[in-house]
Amino acid sequence: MDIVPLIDYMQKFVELEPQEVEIIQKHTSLRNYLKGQFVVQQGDVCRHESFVVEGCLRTFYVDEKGQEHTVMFAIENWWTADLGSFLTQTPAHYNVQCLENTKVIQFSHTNLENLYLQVPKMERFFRIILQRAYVASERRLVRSYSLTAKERYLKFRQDYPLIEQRVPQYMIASYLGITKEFLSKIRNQLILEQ
Amino acid sequence: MDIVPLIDYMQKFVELEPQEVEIIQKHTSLRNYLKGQFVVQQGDVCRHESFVVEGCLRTFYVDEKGQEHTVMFAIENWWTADLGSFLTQTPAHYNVQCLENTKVIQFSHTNLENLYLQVPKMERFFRIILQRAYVASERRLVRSYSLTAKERYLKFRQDYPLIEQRVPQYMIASYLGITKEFLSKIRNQLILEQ
DNA sequence: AAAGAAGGTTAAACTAGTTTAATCTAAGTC
DNA sequence: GACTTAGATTAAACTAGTTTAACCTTCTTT
Repeated sequence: MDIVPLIDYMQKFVELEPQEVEIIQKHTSLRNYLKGQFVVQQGDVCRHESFVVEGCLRTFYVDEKGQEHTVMFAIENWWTADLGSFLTQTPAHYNVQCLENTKVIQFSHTNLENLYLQVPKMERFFRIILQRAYVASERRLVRSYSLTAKERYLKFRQDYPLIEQRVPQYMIASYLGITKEFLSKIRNQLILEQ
Repeated sequence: MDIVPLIDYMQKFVELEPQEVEIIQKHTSLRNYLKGQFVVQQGDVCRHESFVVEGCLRTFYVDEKGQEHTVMFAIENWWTADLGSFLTQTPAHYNVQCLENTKVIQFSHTNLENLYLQVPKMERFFRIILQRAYVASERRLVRSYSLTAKERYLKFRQDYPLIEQRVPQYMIASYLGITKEFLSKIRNQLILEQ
């Protein structure tokens, strides 16, 4: 059974009966992507919500001036999608690209809506997941206003040491809302300080 | 029945049976606050999630340097709380203060957990509400990085014309992540442009 | 009507972070 | 082993937004 990592993850939040696990399995699909491939492309409708089994992805947005803004990273046991696009099945604002070869478990929109009806516990599960996601997003917003770039970088390193190792610096810079040149300067300062 | 505004709002997302409405009523309480009063104070545990029936509130955070950062505003038909604090029943990072005399419908933490068990539709309801809140929060974050202060201000005016009328400018400035002086400058520019 | 509060404006000096552009490094690939 | 390509660094000139400080406006209170 290939959805074991997802079920293990879900069991942390809700208790699932064997028959529920079976229904969940019928409503998901597995997919492998190569490094560089896109799970979602800006302008297309986001067809799936993906649970990362293995690999690393980046969600980013290219603005009118052509600048890239990294919205989030996702590694093992994280969820990724352009949620706004997925929920309303309208064109995506964001791109989701694999930074490594990546294995995901996916829910299509109709399958997920169906699953909510057949396994009401899924409502509870996603309610809990979304609460956490919302709180995290709000905290990040507050930090973006109340901390300097250097403080945000230190916080990022502390919160996501595993991600820092796996992604290029210019993506971290755009996640922090600064240029790669300025991140480079900050890093240099930090080395000199010690 | 005093929870009519809440029920009307909920019916937009889920269909409620009369007996469910009754259970919901038993798990909520009504409360009136005067202008200036605090619904949540930084450092205290946030005991309630509040649905605004009438009035206007601001969620803000005072950082170590003593600076205020406005996290959100809430008016009629919005929800407010320090959700992170409410969910984990740990000290709040934020203050929620009434900017006008305000009437809310509140769920305590235990009542809400109870209600989830008695009326499973509540899970669905909050799942949907949280999806929207998360998407909105993510969009605001992207804007904070990709737009200039002036662009953010114009967007705010466009998105929340009702709020703009009701709250002082220095709070809008801190919501936009800029100083009141700079907002004043932007407003002056906008007048000159026309 | 005088006196505070609370909010808003203006302007000069300043700084955190950007822009531009050149150089460096390392890894793949022909 | 030379040649792209992708990423990282450095530094000088610049700018969006901050800081400080003084002043203005309006409403509330007495």
